[in-house]
Amino acid sequence: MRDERRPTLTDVAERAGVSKSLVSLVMRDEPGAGAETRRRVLEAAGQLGYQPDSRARLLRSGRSRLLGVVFGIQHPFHADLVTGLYTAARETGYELALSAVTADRDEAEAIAGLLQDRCEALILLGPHSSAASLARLSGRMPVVSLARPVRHTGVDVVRSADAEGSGLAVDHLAGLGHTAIAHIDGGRAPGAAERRRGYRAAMDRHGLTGRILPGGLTESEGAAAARALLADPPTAVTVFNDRCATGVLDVLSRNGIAVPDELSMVGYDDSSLARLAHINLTTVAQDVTTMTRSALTRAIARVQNEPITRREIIVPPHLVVRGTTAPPA
Amino acid sequence: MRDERRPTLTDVAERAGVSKSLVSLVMRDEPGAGAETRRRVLEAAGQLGYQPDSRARLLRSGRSRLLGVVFGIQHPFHADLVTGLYTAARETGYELALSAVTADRDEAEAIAGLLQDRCEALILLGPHSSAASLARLSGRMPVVSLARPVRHTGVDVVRSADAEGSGLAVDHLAGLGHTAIAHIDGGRAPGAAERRRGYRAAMDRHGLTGRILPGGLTESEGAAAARALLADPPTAVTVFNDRCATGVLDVLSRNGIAVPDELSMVGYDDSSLARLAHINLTTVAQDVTTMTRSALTRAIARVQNEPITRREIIVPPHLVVRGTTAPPA
DNA sequence: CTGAAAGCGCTAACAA
DNA sequence: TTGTTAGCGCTTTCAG
Repeated sequence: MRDERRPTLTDVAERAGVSKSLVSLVMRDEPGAGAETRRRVLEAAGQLGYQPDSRARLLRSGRSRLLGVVFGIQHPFHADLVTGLYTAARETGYELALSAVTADRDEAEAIAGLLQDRCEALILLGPHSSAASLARLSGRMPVVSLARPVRHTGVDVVRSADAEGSGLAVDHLAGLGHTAIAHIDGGRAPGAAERRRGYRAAMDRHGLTGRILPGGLTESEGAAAARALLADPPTAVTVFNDRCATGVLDVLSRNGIAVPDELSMVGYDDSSLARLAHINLTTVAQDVTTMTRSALTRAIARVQNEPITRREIIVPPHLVVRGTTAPPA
Repeated sequence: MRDERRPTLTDVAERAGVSKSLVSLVMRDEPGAGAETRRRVLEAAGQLGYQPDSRARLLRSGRSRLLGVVFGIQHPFHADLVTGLYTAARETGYELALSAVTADRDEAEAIAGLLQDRCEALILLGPHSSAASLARLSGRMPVVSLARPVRHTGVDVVRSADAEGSGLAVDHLAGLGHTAIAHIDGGRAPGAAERRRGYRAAMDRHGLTGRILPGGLTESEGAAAARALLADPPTAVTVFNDRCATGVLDVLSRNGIAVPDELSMVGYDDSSLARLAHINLTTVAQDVTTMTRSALTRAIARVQNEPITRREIIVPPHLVVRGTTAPPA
């Protein structure tokens, strides 16, 4: 039963008693077919369970209408971004082709897979490739870097105003009365430099002395930083991202340091992690909806050769106050 | 510069001074071309930066050599499975097409996308669709359910021996001297029923009285269960999965209950979460490598119409002892 | 070992 | 409004 050939456009045409072109038009919802014909075609297609073959369709039309997305399968924030991209892709006429970076599959490999699928543009989530190789890639097709700045005029960038985001966190804590505010940074991770810079600037603005501890983007790096913090704890800390903050939280609670009573903490990303009731992390939210919509719009604009003015789209973040911040004791 | 047409097989043939068929053979590493010809073709292809168009190739050959994978983008364990699948797919001659289930994109939609791509088989990670709709699907193409049992003869299943896995956890705890061992379950999640059954059986075997608390597969469900536990804590607990266990851990440490000194805990999955230094969770490891390799092998076997004896492949789990279990105080 | 020719399923010109 | 025709880039017979 499984080996019956799939119905083709020709089958539908025969059954409906019309030509292939008519069927083609109807299936694509293009004008140029009479109401009665349209009905007959759809009926025939329905009876046969016809589904157009995208490969043939795209081969003929010379385009794939496919947007490649490279993401890190272990990154919770990338999960949020992919979710947003799928939503944004609805009704655009473009499909997403996902390609994951895993422990065993690097970015180059993930990109290579998409190239073979003839994607028309690439959206890379927090890409790690060098600016040079991204530049080379952008010579072949439009490339949008999402959530990581890239210093090359050929590559579009959509990202949060990370410096500003860090500033929001510091402002919030300073507003609560904190003066000893540390920052656990993200090392060389995408966005980390910006967030560090924003932290420093905001501390200066408030006339406070900053203190930056090396962190990273994973829980264990956060835990390590937290242990370093225990010797001489500040009253508040801003952390590179939520995942790292989770590690910090864990070490603090194991060492009997109450959050927020003894120590306030602000994360970054507003990932699903932060929203969990038992974590309930005050955090800087990247506007995922706007970011993903912008990335998609930009990719499509490039594909369609529309004129573009600003290469970088910078989306303002906002603070989400939850349960991990309070005035100092 | 971006608008140069991509080189085609014909371009390569012209440049190498041979016919299209030869180029085709050489590109596919098929026998039937002389060494010198082969060299010339590869040289020409290299110079032009030629990459075969998979659409055209597959259109012509009538097959897509594509295996569809449906996964939940918010599930850490699915991330591990996808990682394994990519690795297993190496050298098989098949490619993976990823389709994610998100908050805004359900399983049916994810599957529909893959159908249009003409995947030859589907691998569904912990699918939520009804047995009936999976059965219908399996009438069209081979379907492998990974990490969830499906009661239908048309659907292949690859999963852990979950009952046995729960047993391992209980045996370990009982071996340490625990007698008050509770289980926080996974409700209706894939595998939960099996794990519950295994827990009960093992408790019986040890002559112990069981206690099952409703949990779930997320951190917050774990946290809720943990709060229920606080009133009358056992000395040990086995938890449906690592993610849920993380939530439990968090509530315990916030309430000053030391793990493992006052309470031992065993998770399930050995997800990357469990391996984090600050969590360091004793857990039941599903053999991801074997599971993903089996799922892939099975899917390919079905595609190639090989005879198959056992519809279900059940992979034994094993215990990974880390830092959250110790003898009772 | 090599080449010529047919055609996968579809879309886009064009003609009717 | 409808049908006809010619390929998209590739693989696959089948001759040479």
